[in-house]
Order: sequence, then structure tokens, then C-alpha cells
Amino acid sequence: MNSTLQALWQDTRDSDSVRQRLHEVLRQSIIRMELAPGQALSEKELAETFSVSRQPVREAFIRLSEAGLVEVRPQRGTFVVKISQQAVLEARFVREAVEVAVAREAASRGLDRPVLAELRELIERQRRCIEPADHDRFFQLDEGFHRTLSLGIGQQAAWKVTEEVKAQLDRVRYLSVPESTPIDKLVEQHAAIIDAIEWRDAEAAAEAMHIHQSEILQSLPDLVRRFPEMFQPTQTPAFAEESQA
Amino acid sequence: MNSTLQALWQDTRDSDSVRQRLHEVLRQSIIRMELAPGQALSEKELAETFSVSRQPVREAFIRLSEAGLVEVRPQRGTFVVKISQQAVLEARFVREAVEVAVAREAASRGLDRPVLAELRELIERQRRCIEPADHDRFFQLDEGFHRTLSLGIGQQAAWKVTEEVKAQLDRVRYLSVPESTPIDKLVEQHAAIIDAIEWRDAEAAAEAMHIHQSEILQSLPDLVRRFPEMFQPTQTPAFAEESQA
DNA sequence: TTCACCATACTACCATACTAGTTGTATCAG
DNA sequence: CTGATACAACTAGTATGGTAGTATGGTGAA
Repeated sequence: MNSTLQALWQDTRDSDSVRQRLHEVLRQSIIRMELAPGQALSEKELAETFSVSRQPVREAFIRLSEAGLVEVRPQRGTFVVKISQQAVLEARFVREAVEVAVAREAASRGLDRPVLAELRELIERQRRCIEPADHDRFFQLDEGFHRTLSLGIGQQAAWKVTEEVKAQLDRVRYLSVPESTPIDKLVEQHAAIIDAIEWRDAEAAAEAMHIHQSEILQSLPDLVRRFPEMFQPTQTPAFAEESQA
Repeated sequence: MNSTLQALWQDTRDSDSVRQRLHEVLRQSIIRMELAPGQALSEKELAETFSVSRQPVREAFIRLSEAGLVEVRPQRGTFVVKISQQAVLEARFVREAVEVAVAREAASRGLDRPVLAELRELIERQRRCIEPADHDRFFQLDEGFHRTLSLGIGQQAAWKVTEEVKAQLDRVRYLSVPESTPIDKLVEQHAAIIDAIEWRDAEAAAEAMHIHQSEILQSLPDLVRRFPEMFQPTQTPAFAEESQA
């Protein structure tokens, strides 16, 4: 575990603050399921691993806890939160709401030519991830696609929100890699979204994005069955604590 | 200034951590424009004001900076961010996207009877704020209305996002109180939303929420003209720093 | 008068020290 | 053998000290 973290640490920029670098390293590790749901994270141990003090580690924890990726229990410890089916469904709801609005707006106001070109280019590169299957690369390009679309209509706050809730969803994707991620289908959905935007058909764009964002609903119940230990027993996250008493 | 902060500090719960209490106090003060946009906040001074150490103050600053309410400039200071027209429009976009989805969902799946009753009750109490005009009370009830609706369909994450972006919008409301806040109009919009939900008419509910969330667009340009010193010069927030050089 | 330079007084960031609360374990009484 | 209790070994939260970088105001030279 520590070796993987160390590697990610080296990749971060020296110019950023220790807090930001730690946040990024831990966030990535949690999303990629390298830090297992339920696992305890030790402030002290991580501080020693990276040769920094506890304080910036603690501050990174605080930020991660606000994103719902870890849970800080005072005087007890900090833990990677288990995936909760409820949390995933809620994150999906928010993401669909925001991204459908983005697609609709992009179609009705139109996208600048260079942005459209970049989106087409991203789709092309995604196609090249189908055979041979390159999931890591596709995930990157997928994120780039959605980011480019949101920023393309000048909605940075929308992208920030999407990025935040996406973390919950991406953990599920990493669970299901590679078997149940139909790259080819997802790429064509991207193409359909951009087609509708280019035709300036707002309703078609919204509908295409809706379909795209509904994809995860297919695999979720199956994953809960196959990886029960990764999931919080079904209930709302807010009441998760009481249940363990 | 300090006296107002002290008063809010007394209201916070002793059981919460110092960091959370400070965050809440500062957040409220910023939203209510008691801490002026552009004003410098001193870690040390605030620590002394509340008789706590600098560390929890610093952690509260970090959280506020993630919500876009303050800007932490290393080695320089921490400042209340000026309202940016761009940031307000982006926050509005996200809020409309999420809340329209909430309204649509509430209408299509239906609300439990007690939730509907609570919403109707909130609307009634809002009506009582019209004459004599009680803006503070109305703001509270308004927030309660939107929270109850989101939580009523079990979308806590949606409410969390709304709450976050709402901070940017509420600062504008406090600017325009009391003259340009048409309480009566807003209350009737709330009623229209709930009517549509009760009729289980998803499209009507979505449309009613859309109209409601578009209200702020009426007053914004006028406010920018009347309170230019409260606003960032028009441009995207991301490039705001460079402009000051 | 104007400009370059330097001393000073800030700032945020990180490290370290201390406090207080929780948990597991070992010990001892019954 | 069982159950209660005291203690030891953790934890996060808070306090305080040190460091490096930035802004500013004054001083002296041009």
C-alpha cells in the first residue's frame, strides 16, 4: 500500500501545498479502490510515510470527509467509507441533473467550433480504447469529455459539482472494471450527445445525456450482490453510525 | 464587527468542534454581508476574539475557501471574496438544474402525506411574512421549504449541493433586501410548485421550479449597477487574480 | 521630486507539543 | 470461570512555536 501511495506522491507538484498534494494522493487512491472501503487511515502513519507532519494530513482528511470519501470519528480514527448504494444513487441523481442541464444548454446556445472539435477528438481517442480494451485510458478520456463539455459553456461551478459527486460513482466503476464496463456503448452515447448538440436540438441532447447517465443503474444491483463487503448495508448514510451499535 | 461575531458564537453548540462552530459563524456572517466583500480576515485576530488557537480558525478558512466564500492567499492573507456576477450565474445554473430535477422527481413519484403537509404549512407561514414584511423570517422559511422538498424525496446529496451553491446566491439576496425581494411573488411560486407536485404533473412542477429559480436574474444587473464595490469586475473568477496585477 | 533599497511587520504553512476522549486488555474480586 | 474495573495504548482536537514568503513604509541616493 505505502509503495503505491509513495509513487502517487512523487507525481504531485512540488509547488502545491503539502495539504493539496496529500488530498490528491488519498483521493485518487480511494477512488481507485487501492485503499479499501472500511480501512482505517492513521494520521501518524501517513505523516511518517510522506515525511510530513500530522497537521496537513489531518487537513486532507477533513476535506475528504466533506466529499464523503472518509469518515472522521473523533478520538477513534479515520476510515475510508464503504460504498453505500444510497449514496451512489444520490450522487447519480445530482450528476444527471447537472449534466442534463449542461447538455441542454450546450445545444440551445451552441458550442464554439474549437470546443466541438476537441470533443470529437476525445470521442475518437475513446474509440481507440475499445480494442484492445484500455479502461484506464478510457476513464481519463471520459472525464475529459464531460469536463470539456461543462467548461465549454462556461459553467465551471457545474463541473466542480460533477467532479465532486463523480468520486462516489467512479469507485463503483473501478469495482466493475473490466467486465461490466461496455466501453463501445459509452462511446456511442458520447457521440449521440455531441450529435444532438451540433444539430442544436436541446431536447435530444438532454435525452441523450439522460440515457448516458442512467447506464450505471444497470450494473449497480449486480455489484452489490457480488461485492457485499465493499458496501454499507442498505440504509441512508446519515444513520449508518447507529446501526453499528 | 466583533460583537456580532461574538453573539453568533454564543449561539453555536458547545458539543460541536471549535472548527465547526467557527465555520458556521463565519459562513453566516459572510452570507449576511456582515463581513464585507474584500475584507481581510486575520487568523490571529479571530483566534483572540473567540479565545481559541489559530489552528481551528485556519481550518475554518480552508473550508470556506472551498465553498468560494473566502480566498486564502499564502503569505498574504485571507479575504472575503467579492461577489462575482459570473459566480452568481454559475451557482444559479447549478441550483436550477438540481432543484428542477428534484421537483420533477417529487411530482412523478409523489410525496408522502406528512411531507406535503409540512410544505403547505411552510407556505402558510411564509404568507404571514408578507404583511408586515419580515424578510429574515421569510429567508429561514424559504430555506426550510427547499430543504424539506429535497429531503422529502430522499435526496440528501442534492440538498447538500443546493445548500453549498445557495451561499453565493443568498449574499445577493441580502444585498437587495428589502426593496427588491417580492416575498408575495415568491410565496405564490412555492405554492405553484407544490400544486403541480400534488397533481403529479412532473412537467408542470419542473416548469414552476424553473420560473422560481429564474427570479434572481431579474434583480442581478440592477444590483451590479447599484453596489459596484461589492462585485468583482466582470470576468470569470478563475482569472480574477491576474487582473489585479 | 523620484526611485531603488532595506528593515520591519505582517501573513499562511508546517512541525511539534499537549489535552482529552475511546478502546482493548489485563488484573482482581466474587 | 465470570464480570467489573483500572490501566495502557491508541485516537483526533487544540495550542503553540518556527520558517519562509509578501507587503509596506521609510531612508538615502540620483
